[in-house]
This record gives sequence, structure tokens and C-alpha cells, in this order.
Amino acid sequence: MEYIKANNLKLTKYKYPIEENLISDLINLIKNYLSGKKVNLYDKINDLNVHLNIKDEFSTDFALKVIDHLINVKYGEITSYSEIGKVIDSRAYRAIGNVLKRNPFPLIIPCHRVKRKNGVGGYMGKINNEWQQNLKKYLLKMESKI
DNA sequence: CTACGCTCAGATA
DNA sequence: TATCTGAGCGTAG
Repeated sequence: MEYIKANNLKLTKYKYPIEENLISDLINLIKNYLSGKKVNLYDKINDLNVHLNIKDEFSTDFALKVIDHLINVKYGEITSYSEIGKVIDSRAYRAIGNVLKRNPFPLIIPCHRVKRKNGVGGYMGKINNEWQQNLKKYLLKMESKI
């Protein structure tokens, strides 16, 4: 089993040795996804026997519950901060956002599929009309959920 | 302990 | 409709 840590994705420094063809497989997956192919990235990288070291990235119990639920939100599906709250039995909607804000695997851990009750909501730490939010809207539109 | 935040429902105009 | 308020609560520092 092979693990990838968040900083590995910068392709600058590897904590674990990763084969070159695995990297190109990963790149192709993401290219396919961004070009509109209906692939669920999290499942696909599991198919490549790549497993994210989630427990290293999210320390608290609360955060792990949020992420555990989120990785089961598949391509084209949608959830909301309050819906996640319902599942994990918490009303800390903003705290859920604070967890997702530190998601080291955007696209793969699909925090773009978490919408605000009224509107789209923030993405990658931003709540205003920055490029991050436009990307979130783009992804949702691509998955036909806007 | 404090202050903050990818939220929400309700109030107000 | 749009904008404002306070409740709510987990977390980093």
C-alpha cells in the first residue's frame, strides 16, 4: 500500500518513493476529470492503490468525521454544511467549513461538493468572488449541480 | 482561554 | 428580494 502526503503533490519532495508512471497516471486522472470525464477522483486513486494518509492530515475526531463523510459524496452528488452536521450530529456548521478550509486534497477530497444552504459557499479558504469560488462554481457546473 | 470562521434561520426594510 | 444579526460550536494559537 502506498501513501501520499499533501506535500508530495507539490512534486518537490517525496516522503515515500513513488513510481514515475504512477505520477503520470495521477496527472492523467486529474486531466480527465477537469476535461469533463465523469470520474470520481477519490475512487480512481484507490484503484491505483494510492491511499491518502487522511489521519495524518486531519488530527481531531471532529475533522475526521467530516472527511469520512465527505469522501463518500461521489461525482455529481451534493451535500451541504448543515447536512454534514446532521450526519455527524453537530451544529458547528462554520467549524465544518474550517475543516474543509484546510483540505490538502482539493478535487480528490471533494469539498467542492459541499454547498451552502443559500448559495454556493466558500472554497479553499475564500468566501468572496475570488478565483477559488469561481473554480468551485465551475466544478459544480461541470458535475451538473448548479 | 480567546477569537475566529468555506454557516444558518430569522428579522428587517 | 437583499442585507443584517446573533446563535452556535470546534479549533488553532
